[in-house]
Amino acid sequence: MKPTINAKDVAKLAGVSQSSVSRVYFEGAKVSERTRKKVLAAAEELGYRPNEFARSLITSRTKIIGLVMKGVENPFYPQVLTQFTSSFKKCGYSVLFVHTNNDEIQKEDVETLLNYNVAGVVITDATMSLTVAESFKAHHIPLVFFNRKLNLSDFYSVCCNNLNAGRAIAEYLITEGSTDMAYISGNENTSTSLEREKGFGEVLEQHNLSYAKHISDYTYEGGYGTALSIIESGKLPSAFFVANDIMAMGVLDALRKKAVQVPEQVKVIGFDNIDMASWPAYELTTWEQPIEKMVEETVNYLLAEIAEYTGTAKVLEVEGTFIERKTT
Amino acid sequence: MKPTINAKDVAKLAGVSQSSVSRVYFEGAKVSERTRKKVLAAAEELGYRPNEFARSLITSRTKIIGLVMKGVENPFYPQVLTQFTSSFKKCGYSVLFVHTNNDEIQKEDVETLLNYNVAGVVITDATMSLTVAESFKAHHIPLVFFNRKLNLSDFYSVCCNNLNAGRAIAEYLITEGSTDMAYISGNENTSTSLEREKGFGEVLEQHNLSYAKHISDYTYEGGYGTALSIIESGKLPSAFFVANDIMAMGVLDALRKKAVQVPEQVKVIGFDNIDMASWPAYELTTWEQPIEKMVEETVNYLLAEIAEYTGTAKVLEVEGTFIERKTT
DNA sequence: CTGAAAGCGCTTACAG
DNA sequence: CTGAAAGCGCTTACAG
Repeated sequence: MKPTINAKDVAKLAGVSQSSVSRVYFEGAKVSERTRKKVLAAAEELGYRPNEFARSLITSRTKIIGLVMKGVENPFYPQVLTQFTSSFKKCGYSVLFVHTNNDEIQKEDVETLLNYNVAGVVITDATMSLTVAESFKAHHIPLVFFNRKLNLSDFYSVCCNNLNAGRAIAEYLITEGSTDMAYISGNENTSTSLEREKGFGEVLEQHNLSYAKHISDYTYEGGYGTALSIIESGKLPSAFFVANDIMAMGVLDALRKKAVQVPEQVKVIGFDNIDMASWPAYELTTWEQPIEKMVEETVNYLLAEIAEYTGTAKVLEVEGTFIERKTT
Repeated sequence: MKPTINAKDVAKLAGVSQSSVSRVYFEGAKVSERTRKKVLAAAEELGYRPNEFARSLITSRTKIIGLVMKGVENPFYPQVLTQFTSSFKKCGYSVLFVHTNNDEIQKEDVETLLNYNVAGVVITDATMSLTVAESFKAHHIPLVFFNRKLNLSDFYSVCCNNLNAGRAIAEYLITEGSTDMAYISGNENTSTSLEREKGFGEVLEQHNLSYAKHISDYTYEGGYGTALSIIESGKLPSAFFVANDIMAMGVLDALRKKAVQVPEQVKVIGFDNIDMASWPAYELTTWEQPIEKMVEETVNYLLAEIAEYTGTAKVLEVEGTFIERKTT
């Protein structure tokens, strides 16, 4: 195996001290142009790359961000993942990927993140126990909950403004003449589903309208099954607000199966604006989550906290956009 | 900030040497049960966790696997990603996630992997230049190409047996009475698309049948557009073999749009068996890639190579399964 | 601006 | 089995 070559080797070849080599690779350190050139030439010749581990050991800082994801099966998340990865890459950070099936991030995953002394953590769609959260705080590791609000805690959280989205959707449907509507929820304990419903319900109430609520689970199968049983019960509303797109597709497929005309007999509105929403088979009216903006805000906050830890708690809500297609 | 506590602190509290603390956490090292207990108690009390960076620095080994993915937008890949993550987690490895848009993995990404001295690398759906590949070889970092064969090189590669799959699909369609068939390819330069076609074409030739070939790109939009233009040209075959499911869905939607009956007028077969293939809107007949098995083989190989580097080159092909649904 | 030296937190021969 | 000591490859005061 090619022996790993280190700063000392480069120093020798360049005829400078090891400290100087280090300075060339350490941002912010001062080196003369002359020295820099000699070092870079020698490094190039030897194929030198600074060892990240030695670096992290001495600075007790890393260029690694822990990204914890739940529910990667929703087509919304691959987008989120790639955007985070490329945003962080631009700033010189790498992504340690952690996948969890559980609603709450697990102890062993937290240990991994702590062992690698990650510079920051993004948690999408999951929550964590207070104990665990505190342990990040104790280490001054900044943390963002992405697309999830924690009720109990004082953490930074970046979401789409779900409340406003729910309101806007209600107003749109009312304007379009719907009077009996239904909400198909995601998992009941998620802040996203609750807030979308809250905004929706608020506006309906202002207009003295009520709505049926059907609890589902943010999956295609859930949307399909829920819609099917509604159709079979004979209580079809004139419009569905569905908590995410993938469920809305299930709903549309159930309606298609039962030959219910969309939007003539029933309107359907989703949430997320995933790629598939624009497919000719669906042409789903939906609410676009501004992923790019959300990711940007998350990254900015994390970088600022990495530079200087404050532990600021805040819920940052980014406004989304209504996308009208053919299901309304 | 909570000062990081190290092995020395634990040693002091436990009344043993720092070496002994280290031995407790180093697998394979010998410590008496008595010492172990004292150390673990002290560690628990202080909240000690060994520093991975110091560890990696001294052993020049890491517990990090670099996972390079291309084309995460295909619903096939989230599955692959989560399976890899959980498989590696079981063996104590963490995943450094790298996303690339380019067909060939880029220099900066390679640098990242080398800087972190990853224990092994999995590359899905992308290729790499020979230079880059050699640089992994020089460092004795084992590498697996997942779902991709490299023609030029001597690397380990884990794929579905695409050739056999193509053959089986051709045989099935012939048995079902199709005589004029079409192949809708993925990106032309990918081994997966080429081999699926090769197996397919081989069997047709044996039966003195030919097929039309339409070059597409592994995306929904590609499948949709390709099918649309075929329909409009009036040269509809009696069966389509489509190089992956997501394109096949585009094909089905195009057929639906043009009111072409499936499977009565035309049969459609996809590849991958992604979740959506079983959706009621599609019910796509397809070829299941044995992801679980493929991931397992990849992980096993990597672990073996990490334990003892041999640099074995091989193409491991795992057999898939035909899944018959309603599009044939 | 540059170099010699200390030290980050571990593992690992080497004695005992 | 255990401890003292060297050393992994860096960064960073400290002098000069």
